[in-house]
Amino acid sequence: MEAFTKNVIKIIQHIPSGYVMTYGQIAKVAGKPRGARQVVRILHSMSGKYELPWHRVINIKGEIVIQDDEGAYTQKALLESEGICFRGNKVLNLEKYRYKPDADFLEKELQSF
DNA sequence: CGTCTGACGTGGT
DNA sequence: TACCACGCCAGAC
Repeated sequence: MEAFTKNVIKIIQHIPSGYVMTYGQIAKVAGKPRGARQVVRILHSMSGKYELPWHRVINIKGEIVIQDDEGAYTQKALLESEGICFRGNKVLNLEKYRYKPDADFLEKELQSF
């Protein structure tokens, strides 16, 4: 498996309850500043094979953008249960809930390439 | 091979 | 704030 893919999985698993990250932010931290769409792809292919808090990943506007209605409802419910408030499908105070991995984690857990 | 497609992001209006 | 056009890039076909 590619280093980038491993990094993405580790980063998502590292997001604490009650926090979120954006697709682009994860891609950047994992080593591909323009890899947001790859993060999307990885989520699609891996969400069933690993224990991933996929619901904590949203777009840069703070919106839930899942196509499937039931999936979107599930994601919103999970985030609300962790204390995050919404207006429609949009997270309020995205910057307040945005998780920023610390340098120590990045250095020890992620593969550089 | 070329083309199309996204659970995206940025910049312009 | 909202919408649009465009850049992006790996898979599917």
